[in-house]
Amino acid sequence: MSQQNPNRRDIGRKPKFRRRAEARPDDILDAALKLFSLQGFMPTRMEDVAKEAGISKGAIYLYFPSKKALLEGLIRRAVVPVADSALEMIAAHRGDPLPVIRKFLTMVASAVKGPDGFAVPKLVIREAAAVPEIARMYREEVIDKALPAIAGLIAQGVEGGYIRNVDPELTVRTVVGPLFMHVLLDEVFGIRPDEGLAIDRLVDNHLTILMAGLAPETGGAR
Amino acid sequence: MSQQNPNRRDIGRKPKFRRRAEARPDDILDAALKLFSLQGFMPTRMEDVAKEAGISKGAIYLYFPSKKALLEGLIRRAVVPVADSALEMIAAHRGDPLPVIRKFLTMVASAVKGPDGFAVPKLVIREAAAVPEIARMYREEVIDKALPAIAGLIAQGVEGGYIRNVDPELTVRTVVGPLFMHVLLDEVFGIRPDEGLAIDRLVDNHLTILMAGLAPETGGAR
Amino acid sequence: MSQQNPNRRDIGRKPKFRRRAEARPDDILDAALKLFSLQGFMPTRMEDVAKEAGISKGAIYLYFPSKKALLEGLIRRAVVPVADSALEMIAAHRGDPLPVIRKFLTMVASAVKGPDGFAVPKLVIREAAAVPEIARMYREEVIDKALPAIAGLIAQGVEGGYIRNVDPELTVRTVVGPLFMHVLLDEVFGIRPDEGLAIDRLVDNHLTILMAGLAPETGGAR
Amino acid sequence: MSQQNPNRRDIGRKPKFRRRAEARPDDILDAALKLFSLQGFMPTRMEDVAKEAGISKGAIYLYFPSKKALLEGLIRRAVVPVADSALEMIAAHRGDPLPVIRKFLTMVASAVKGPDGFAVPKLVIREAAAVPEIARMYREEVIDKALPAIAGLIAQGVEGGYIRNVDPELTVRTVVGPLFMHVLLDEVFGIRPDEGLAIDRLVDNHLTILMAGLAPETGGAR
DNA sequence: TATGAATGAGCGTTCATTCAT
DNA sequence: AATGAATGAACGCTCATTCAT
Repeated sequence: MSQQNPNRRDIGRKPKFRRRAEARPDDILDAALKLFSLQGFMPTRMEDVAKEAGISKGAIYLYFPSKKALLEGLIRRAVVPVADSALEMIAAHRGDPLPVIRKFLTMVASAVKGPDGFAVPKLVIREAAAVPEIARMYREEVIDKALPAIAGLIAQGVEGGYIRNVDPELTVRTVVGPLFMHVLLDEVFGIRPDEGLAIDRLVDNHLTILMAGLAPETGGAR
Repeated sequence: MSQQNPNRRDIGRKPKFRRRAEARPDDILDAALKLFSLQGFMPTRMEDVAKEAGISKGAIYLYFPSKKALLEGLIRRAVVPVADSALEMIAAHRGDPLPVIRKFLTMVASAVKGPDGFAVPKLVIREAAAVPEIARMYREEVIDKALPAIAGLIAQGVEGGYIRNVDPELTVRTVVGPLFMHVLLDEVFGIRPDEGLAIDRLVDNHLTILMAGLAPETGGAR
Repeated sequence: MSQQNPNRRDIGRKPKFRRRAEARPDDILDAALKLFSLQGFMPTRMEDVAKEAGISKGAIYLYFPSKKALLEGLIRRAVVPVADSALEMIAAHRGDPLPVIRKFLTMVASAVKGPDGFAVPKLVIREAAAVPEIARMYREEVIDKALPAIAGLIAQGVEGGYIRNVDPELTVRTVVGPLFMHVLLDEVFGIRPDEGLAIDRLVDNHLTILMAGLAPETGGAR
Repeated sequence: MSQQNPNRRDIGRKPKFRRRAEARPDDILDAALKLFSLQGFMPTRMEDVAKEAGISKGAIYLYFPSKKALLEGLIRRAVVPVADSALEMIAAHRGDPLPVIRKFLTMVASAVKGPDGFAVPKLVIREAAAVPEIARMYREEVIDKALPAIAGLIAQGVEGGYIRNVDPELTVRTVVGPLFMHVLLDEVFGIRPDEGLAIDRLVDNHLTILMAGLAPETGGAR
């Protein structure tokens, strides 16, 4: 999570010095990400990707056996570090989970804000429904790890009296859903608040409600 | 070589298989919905739709001028009743909006529970990138009506002191996002709670948190 | 029914039949000219052209963006040399125009005599109604250059006293029409003089009448 | 030929008084002529013809077995009376043929001027190249009768010393070609003199040249 | 007779993938 | 390793023709 490569570009590349600068697969993925994000998966032609990557159509097939493999590679590349870093934090936690939830949502929000920092998840939101393999892969690599982690956190909080008596598995949807919907409205329908995407404000607003909503019923927490 | 291919159309006619005019546009839309939901818009061939509807390829074009029009017809059919009924309720309201929000979410939940209740929205999300008109249409017909209505409701509630001081436009995401995410997790990623889809329980759980979260500040939350 | 038709593209690839890049655009145009002349534009399938050219359907689109572009390419190829060479001769002229007219008709006649000499013009007439761009293109590139040139020549001759007082614009039809009709009768209706096409004799006979008909009035004709 | 119906509409119809006014085939041909003339044969759909004729698509097939038969019917209807009347005049002639030629061209010109009077020949000019049957039929019914008749006239004139020593069969092209080209330029390419179609002036101008050109070489004719 | 809903072969074009160089 | 010309299956849409009514 710390030294594990600040830019994700060089993951899984063996340093064999052949002719060129040696980052072909990643250049291709960069090009694919840009175009898939811009125009969607299906309308993007392999030739477009090749041109964007500055290589020939055929060269792509030296690294990726099919167009779908490109999308899968994209997700694999982006998904591994993200999931791990976030989940470590959650798994290590003890005590009142509300601050962690706050931290988690803030962390995700700041990831979303960065340029292309959230491009792949946004792509998944758009394309998962159309490309089942994507859905499966994203589910296995991200969702099946993240959701139970947060649910466990909430369950802990309920048991410890930090959180009102709610169903942890369902509450996860209340925790994450608003942020998810915010991004989806923007990505799919181009709908964003009047002042801009404003992810920070969205998270703030959501946290205000969430914290109050999750707080134990009686008086103050604990 | 001289008289080659004079009229490819006149050869080998097999006796046609005729049927009466009961394949109404609705039957075609049913077939289209089934296949689009199952395999997606682009991979579904017009001939598939025709076969599913029990008619010939050309017959579809008697009722719909293009494949895209089929998708649009699907949305229009699903969209009109939903939007109207829900929005009337909201528009007519005065006073504490929390009960209305509860009612709205319950209403949406029960609509989603029905067979194919979420098929069209999912289709819209799936295909929005590939067929932008679809996204625009759904946005104009549904989202641009529903979101402002709920936001207005919340704004009223804030002014009337029924609701904590929140940003109405952003709060809409907190209200609707969880339900939406619940359904999408199920439909796209195949993820549902251990006990089944349980939309009612999801709504209950969400409402518990939401009502507490939106209630005016009595003491100090957090 | 569940996994129906996931990817129709990946099944049953037979080893392709490859060929080197000698199928230049000209080969394609040759094939197209042959088939268009034989069967007409509309009844000729792109696949027919491809087969005739010894390449695949898709390869044609490497060189021509559409079927119409094929027809346009055909015309452009045939038209450029003809127009230029003939018109230069006319434009440079001063003095008695009758020898030039004689030369012009002889030149056109010899061009028409060659193999496929009239194929493109006939094609243009044939398809003008169905593909209006063709008519416009031929008009702009050939007719609108040639007719005014000859008309100007005649006008000059009238002014210089070399030619009887006739309307130049209409006289062009008398000059060119007979040759044109001769070829069209042959090509379209299969009608030719008993002794064969005999273009040279046609031109001779026509010139005899034309020269006498255009000569300035000495006594009283009629 | 006399009492046999002055307007060509009812040819070949048996007077069985069924439901309607009884001129269906001719109404259909009228509609077809209008549309074929306007947009060409191929782009005109059978349904267009039906609508124009005020009947249903299927009804056309009660009278004409195919689209091509429509075109053939059109030509057959128009061709028979025209050819006969013009050729009678020519066949009956003795003596100087130049006045007859003048009369013939004038007659054709006036036919061309009339509204739709020349629609079918114009259609043939456009479509003969694309629909071989049309070419054949028109050749047999019109051209093979007209050309030899005029050629015979010219041959007579040459023998009688009224006309310069020319090849009659080739001279026919000089006689008719200009008028033909005038119409073709207009029909196919939309090219007409600045003052309008001006057929009369075209014929006048052409006749001026033709008469002088055909006159015996020595002094004035006769 | 007449209708017009229905048919279905047909075709232009696209593009993921292959492979000779 | 790299190219890009070539392939060919696929699919949306048209329209002449048919036939149940």
